[in-house]
Amino acid sequence: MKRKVTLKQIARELDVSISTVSKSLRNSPEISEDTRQKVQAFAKLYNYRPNNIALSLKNKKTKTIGIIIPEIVHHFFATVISGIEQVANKSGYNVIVCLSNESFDKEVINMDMLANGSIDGFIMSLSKETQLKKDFHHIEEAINQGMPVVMFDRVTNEVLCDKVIIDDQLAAYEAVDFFIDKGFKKIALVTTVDYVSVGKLRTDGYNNALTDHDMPVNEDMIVKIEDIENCASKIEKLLKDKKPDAIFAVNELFAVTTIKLANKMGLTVPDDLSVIGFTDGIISQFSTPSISTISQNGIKMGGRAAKLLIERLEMEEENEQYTTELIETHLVLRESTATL
Amino acid sequence: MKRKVTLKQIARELDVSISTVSKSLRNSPEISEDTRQKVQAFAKLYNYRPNNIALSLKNKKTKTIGIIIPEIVHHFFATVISGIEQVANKSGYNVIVCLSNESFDKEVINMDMLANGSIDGFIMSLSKETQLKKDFHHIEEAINQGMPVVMFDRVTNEVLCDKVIIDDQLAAYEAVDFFIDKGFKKIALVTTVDYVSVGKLRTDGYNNALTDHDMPVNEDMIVKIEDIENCASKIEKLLKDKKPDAIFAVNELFAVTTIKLANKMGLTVPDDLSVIGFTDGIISQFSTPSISTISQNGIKMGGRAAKLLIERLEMEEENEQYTTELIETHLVLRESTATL
DNA sequence: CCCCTCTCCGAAAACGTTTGCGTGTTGAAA
DNA sequence: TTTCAACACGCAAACGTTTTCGGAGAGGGG
Repeated sequence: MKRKVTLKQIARELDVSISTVSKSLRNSPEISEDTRQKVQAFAKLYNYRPNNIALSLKNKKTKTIGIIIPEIVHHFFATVISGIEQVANKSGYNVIVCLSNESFDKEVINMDMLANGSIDGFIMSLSKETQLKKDFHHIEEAINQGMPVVMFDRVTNEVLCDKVIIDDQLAAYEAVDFFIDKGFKKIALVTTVDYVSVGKLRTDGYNNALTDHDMPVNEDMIVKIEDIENCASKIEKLLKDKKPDAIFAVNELFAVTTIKLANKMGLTVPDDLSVIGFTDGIISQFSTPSISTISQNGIKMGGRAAKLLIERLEMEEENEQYTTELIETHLVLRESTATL
Repeated sequence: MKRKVTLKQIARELDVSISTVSKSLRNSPEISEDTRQKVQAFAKLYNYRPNNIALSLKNKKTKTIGIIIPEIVHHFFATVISGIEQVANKSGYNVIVCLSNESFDKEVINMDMLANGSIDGFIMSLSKETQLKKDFHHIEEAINQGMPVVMFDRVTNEVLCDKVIIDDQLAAYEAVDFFIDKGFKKIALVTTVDYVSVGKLRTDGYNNALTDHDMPVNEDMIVKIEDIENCASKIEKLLKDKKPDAIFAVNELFAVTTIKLANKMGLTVPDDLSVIGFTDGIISQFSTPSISTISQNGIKMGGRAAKLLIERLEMEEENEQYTTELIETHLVLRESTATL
């Protein structure tokens, strides 16, 4: 086993100083052609690579981005990571991924671990618990110490930083507007509890669309789900009691669950019930019927977030101006909506 | 913006030496109670945290694990990462994720980037291209330089290192055996091209199961898919020409695609055709009908891989003995298989 | 012969830690 | 009063880089 070779070893071997070796490898004109060749040949032979950690320490830059997300087994978050990784890699950055598992404490711990020099900046999406507690001191702290943060998807207004989001409210509005336009009358909503920021916004969009078209907003047509495991009864109740002809669900899982329950009750989608979901993931594409959905491009979202972060990292002077980028969404029509 | 505080700054502020500060914070008995208290109070006030990079350089340990996988948007890989992250975190390790996108070159580049001090060891799954080229020099090199590697799922016999896999062949065998046991006669296989190691093994399992039960292995009953985008015609041809009553697909995507195509041809699953897939992911769970599948627990797989790696990292003496762990699989029966 | 200018290279600091060892001060024992 | 241990602290090296500065030696012009 040949251990990694260092400048010092090369220097000793070739009987020159460390600085000479370093300069030779970086093609400094200070060094004679002769020495340079010799050093470079030797370095190549022994496959010398500068030690990243030493460079990080010296340059006070790690060329690494920390990502903190609630879950990685969600297709959407996976696509975001993929997007981040793509543009980060192009600029020579690596990504280090931490999962909060929707827990506030783990989010704090993870940020603490990474904030002490391991990374140059954060890209993150808030955990549910953090959104519930509205405690963002760990994020403020990071920013205060000069570590840039870019938030995406699940963001908060209480922290000043770059953000990448979709217009959740508008997207939901458009979905409901589509239903109304097609003549659906009893449009129900399956959404999250209100403290989940994106859920709340999508709920608002639903409400606004109805209101704008002078349709009543009936709380009985709205199901707010806290826990996906135990939501069946609520949704079944909605389907039985209210007999909606259209349902807007604020995520894939709610959409597919609703469809499965409807099937079990003898309803067929889309004949008896049309469904539009949110997030164009695996489920929407491959379930039967395939599900109409609001597509939010995670790759693009991650890419933009990475771009924002890297730009800020490589800026000369500090910029107190923060931007919020909107990623466009669009309605993808599939089999779960009746054409009427 | 208050920058991160260092030992040096505390030392200057308190008019003591750096070593005194360091020792105070680590509760060295060398330091008087008085000074210790003073330093610790000050450190707490200014929220001192040791710089990870400096520690890494000094200790020659980064407490970071590098993960290299072909894709992150595959549910299976996402679960593996999740599993790795869980046990890594428990031992104080972080994970840094790189995607090869099934490209040999990117796999090499990523390993190169990380191997120069950024991480303590690798956990990886081979890219398709790497498996095709059978070029593993980059992995050998890492191992030779004393950087432990643990491979999972897509592994190769040509590299000596710890591995975590499932018994692909046995699992496939059991699926086909199940079909045979239930009385199916025309059992087809939808698989990958042979250079994908797991695909090959599962194909072998299919063949063996048939042979062991004295059933003919008919090449016409086997479809090998190179590219998921353009596989429709092949599968349709199989369904039309051979009219199989059961199909074993070596992954989720093949299974769901087959079912969709069957539906389009007027066949209903499971009445006309039973299907068993591989990998218990989102698709299998949520598609309609839900798909019977061989479940391979990605969380557990990642956890074991992390455990193996960390154990090796924290071993005193080097151990040339490598282990290959088998993760058990089991057949999950759902709606896509007829009970007969 | 002297001085100046190149050319080429090495010493050292810096990044932030930890730690073995040396040293000065105190107090007590002899 | 001398001696010695114990205590409390600082120095410096080490991890692997990069880079500034200074210096030695050679060569040329006056």
